[in-house]
Amino acid sequence: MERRVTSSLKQDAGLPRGTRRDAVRQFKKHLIRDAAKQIFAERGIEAASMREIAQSAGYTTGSIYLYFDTKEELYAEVLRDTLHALYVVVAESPLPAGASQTERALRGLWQFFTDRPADFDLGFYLYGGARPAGLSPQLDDELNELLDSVMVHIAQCLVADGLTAQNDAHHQAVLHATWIFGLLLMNKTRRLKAFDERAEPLLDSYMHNVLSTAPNRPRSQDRRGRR
Amino acid sequence: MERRVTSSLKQDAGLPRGTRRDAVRQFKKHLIRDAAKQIFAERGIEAASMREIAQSAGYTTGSIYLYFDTKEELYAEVLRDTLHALYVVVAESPLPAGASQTERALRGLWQFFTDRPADFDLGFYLYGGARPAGLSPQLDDELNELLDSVMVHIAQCLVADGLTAQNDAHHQAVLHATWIFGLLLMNKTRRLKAFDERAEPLLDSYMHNVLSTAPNRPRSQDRRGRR
Amino acid sequence: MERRVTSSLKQDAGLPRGTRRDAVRQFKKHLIRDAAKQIFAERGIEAASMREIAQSAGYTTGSIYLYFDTKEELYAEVLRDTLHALYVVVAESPLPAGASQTERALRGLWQFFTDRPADFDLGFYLYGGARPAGLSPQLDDELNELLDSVMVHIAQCLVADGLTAQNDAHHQAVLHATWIFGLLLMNKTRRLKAFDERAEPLLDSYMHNVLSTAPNRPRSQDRRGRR
Amino acid sequence: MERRVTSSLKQDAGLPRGTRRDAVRQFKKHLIRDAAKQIFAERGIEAASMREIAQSAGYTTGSIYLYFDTKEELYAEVLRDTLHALYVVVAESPLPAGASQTERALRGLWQFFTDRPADFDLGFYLYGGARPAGLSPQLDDELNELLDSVMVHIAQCLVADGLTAQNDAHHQAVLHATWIFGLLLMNKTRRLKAFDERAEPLLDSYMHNVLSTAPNRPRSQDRRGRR
DNA sequence: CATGAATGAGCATTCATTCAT
DNA sequence: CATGAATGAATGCTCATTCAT
Repeated sequence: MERRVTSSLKQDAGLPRGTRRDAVRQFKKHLIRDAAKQIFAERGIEAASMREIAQSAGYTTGSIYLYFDTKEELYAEVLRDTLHALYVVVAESPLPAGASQTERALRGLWQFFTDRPADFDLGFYLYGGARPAGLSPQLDDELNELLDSVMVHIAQCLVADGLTAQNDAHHQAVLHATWIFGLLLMNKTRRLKAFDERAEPLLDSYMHNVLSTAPNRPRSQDRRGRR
Repeated sequence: MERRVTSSLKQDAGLPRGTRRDAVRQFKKHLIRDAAKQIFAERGIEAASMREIAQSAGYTTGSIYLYFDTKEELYAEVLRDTLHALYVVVAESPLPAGASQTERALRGLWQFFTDRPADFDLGFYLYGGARPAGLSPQLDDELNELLDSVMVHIAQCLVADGLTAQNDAHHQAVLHATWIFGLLLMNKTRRLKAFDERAEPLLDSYMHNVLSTAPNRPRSQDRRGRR
Repeated sequence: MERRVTSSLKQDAGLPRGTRRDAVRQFKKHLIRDAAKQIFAERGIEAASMREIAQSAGYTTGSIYLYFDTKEELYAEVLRDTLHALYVVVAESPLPAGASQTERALRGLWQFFTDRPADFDLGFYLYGGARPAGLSPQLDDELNELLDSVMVHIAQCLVADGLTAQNDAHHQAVLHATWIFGLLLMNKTRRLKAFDERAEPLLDSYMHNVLSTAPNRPRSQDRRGRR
Repeated sequence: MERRVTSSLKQDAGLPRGTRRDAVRQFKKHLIRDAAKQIFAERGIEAASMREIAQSAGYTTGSIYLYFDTKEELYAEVLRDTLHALYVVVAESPLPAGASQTERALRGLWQFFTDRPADFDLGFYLYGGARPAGLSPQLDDELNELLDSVMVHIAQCLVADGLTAQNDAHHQAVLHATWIFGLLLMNKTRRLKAFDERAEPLLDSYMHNVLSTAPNRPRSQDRRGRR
C-alpha cells in the first residue's frame, strides 16, 4: 500500500513543464481506480462506499475527491478502463493464420469476461434504471463504439473463415456475440447451475453449430442439404 | 382471532362474511405490488426506497407495512408475480396442433419480456454484483424451478418437432433460451441499436437456424462423443 | 380470551339505569389493565406497544382508546391498581396478637414485591426523567399517600413491639422500609448475585439487628450494653 | 495507517506529532459523553435519542458516529465513566488515620450519588423491566466488579473499625450499602419528602446504629449459626 | 496535496393515535 | 361498541460530499 510515486517517474524530468506532475496524477488516479473496480465489483455500485474505496486505495475519504468529482465519475472511469481492456484483448489480438478465427474470437469474448468477473459485473451495472446519470452521453457512446469494433472483428473472422457472406457478416457476428453474452448472463446469475447445465459444454455445442454451417452458403434454403 | 364484520352493503350479500374486506385488501396489495414492480425495475432493488414505492402507490410510508412486513418480502412478492406470469404464458399456453412448437415457445419467451420490460429488469436485479442479492433461498429456488419448467417445456417442443433427440433436448433448450436472454439483454441495453441491428431480424435468423436443422439428422450422437 | 361479559353480570339488572353498562365497562377496563400490566412489566413502559397490549387483551388496536385516552393513562391505571394491592396486603393485613409484628410487616413488604415482580418493575418506571407527564399530580399524591399509610402501619408495629418510642416511630419506620426497598433494588438489578450474596440471609441479618434493639431503650448511648 | 500531520501551530511544539489532534478528539468525546449522560439520565436509555444527544452536544446527527459507533457504545462509555469516578471517590480516597473509616466510606457513597444525580439515574437504567437491559456482558461485568470493589472497601473499613469480624465483613458491607442505595432511591423518587422525612437525619440515625454496635461484641458467631 | 471532522439528507422500520365504517 | 386501515413523526444509523487546516 506504499505510495512511492516520484521515484519511478524520474525519467519524466525532460518533459515539458507540468507533464511529470500530470503523470504522477494519472498514476494516483490509477491506484484509486483499481481499488474502486474491486470494491464496485464486490459490492455493486450502490453498496460500494467512497470511504471503503478510499481506504482500500490507501487514501483518506476526502482525497478521492481531488481526483474524481463524484462517485459516478469514478465509476465511469472504472468502466472505461474495463472497456479499453476488452478492446485490446478481443479486437486487437493478432489473428492466427490457421483456421477457425471465428472460434478463437468468440471463445476469446467468453474468456475475457470469465477471467475478469469484476469487469463483467461492472458492465451489468450500466444497465437498468439506476444507470448513473453522468454516464450516458460520452461514456455510453464510447462503450458502444468499442463493443462494435469487437463485432466488426468477429465479422471479419466469419468472412475469413468462409462462414458468412460479406454482406451478412455483421448481422451474424452480432447474433453470435449475443449468444455469448446470454451465456455469460446465465452463468453469472447461476441459472445454468440451477438447470443442471454447465457453460463449457454449451459453448462447445454452440461452437459446433456455428462452425458446421458450410462456407459460401446461399443463406437460407440450402443450409439443410449441405450438411 | 377471526373478527368478521357483517357488512351492511348490498353487493356483499352473496359472499361469505369478510370476503369483501379480504378482496379489498388483495386489491390494495396489488396496487402496492404494481407500484413496487415499477420502482424496483427502474431503480434496482437496492436503490428503490419504500418511501418512493409508498408514494407511487398512493400510500404513506407506514401504510405499506400493513401489507408487506419488509422491503424484501415486497420484492419477493413482486418477483413471484412475474415468475408465475412467465410460467403461465410460456409453459402453459396451449400448443398449436400445427408444426413448429419450438418457434412458438422461443418467440413466446422473447415476447413475454419484451411486453414487460420491468419484469425483465427485475430478473436481473436478482443478481447484484457477484451474489444472488439479498434473496431468501426459498425464493431463489422458486425462481429457478419456474424457469426450469420453461426449459423443460422448450425441450418438449424440440422433441415434438423432431429437432432433437430426447436425451439432448434439455441441453439444447437451455442453449436456445440462453440466446433469447442474450438478445433481450442486448436489446434492453440498447447495444443492438448502437450496432445498427434490430432484434426482430436477428430473431428471425436465429429461428431459421434452429428450425433448419433437419429432423432426421443424427445430431445428438456426434455431439455426445464430444463431451 | 373469551369475553363473555353479560352473563356474569345479570344480577346487575335491578340497579339504577346505566349502572350495568358502567359495570360492564369497568370489567372490560380490568381486562385491558391486566393485560397491560403484564406487558408493561415485561417490556418496560417505553417498549410496550399498544398493539401488543390490545392483542394480549383480546381487543383490536383502536378499541383500547375507547377505554383509555392515551398510553400514559393506561399506565397510570395499571400503577394505581398495584398501589391499592400494596395497601391492602401490607397495611390492612390483620396484626397477629403474637410478638414481632414489626418483623411481620417488614417481611410482608419484601414479600409483596418479591411475589409480584411485575408490580415492582412498574413502580420503578415511575422514577426517572421519563416519568409519564400525565402521572404527576393526582397519581403521585395517591402513590405517596398509600405508601405513607404503610409507613404508619410499620411505625405502629414498632411501637407495639416496644422497639421504638412513639415520637421516633415514623422516623424508624421509614428507615427500615428504606432498607427493604434498597434490598429489592439490589436484588432485582442482580447486584446481590454479582456480590455473591443472597437476599434472604441479608434480610435475616437485618431483621435480627432491628429486633435485637431493646424495647423502651434510651435511644443512643445504651444500645451497646443491652446486647 | 498512521497519518500524523505536522502542525504549524506554535503551542504544539513540545508534543509528539498528532498528540494535539488526539487531545482535541478526546476533548470532543468528553463533550459528547457529558451531553449523553445528561440525556440518558433524563430520559432513560431507551427514550434517549441520538439526535437529541447530538444536538445537546452541539453536533449534528451523523457526527456522533465519528466518535461512538453505536448508541450502546456511547451508553457504555457514559456508564464506565461514572463507575470509574465512583471507584476513585469511594474506594481510593485516602483513609483518615482517625476513627470511623466506616462512616467515611458509607457517607462517601451517599455523597457521591447525591452530588451526581444523573449518575445515580444511569445505574438504574441498567435495569429496564426485568432484564439487565441491552448491555453487553462485558460492561455488566465491569460494572459489577467496580461496585464490588466498593463493597470490599467498605468491608475493610468495618474490620478496621472493629465493627465486624473478618468473615462477616462482606455480608455486612453489602447490607449497609443496600441501605444507602435504598435511601438514594427514596430520596430521588421524592418519597422521603412525601413522608415528611429528610435524608440527612435518617442517614445520621443509620450511621449511629451502625457505629454503636460494640467493637468487642462477638456478633458474627451467633449470626453464623442462624444461616 | 492530503487530511479527517462535519454535514444533513436519506433509509427501513415502528408505533401512538385517529377515524370512517 | 368495535374494527383495522391509515397516518406521519420518530428512531438508529449510513454515506456522498465539503472544507478548514
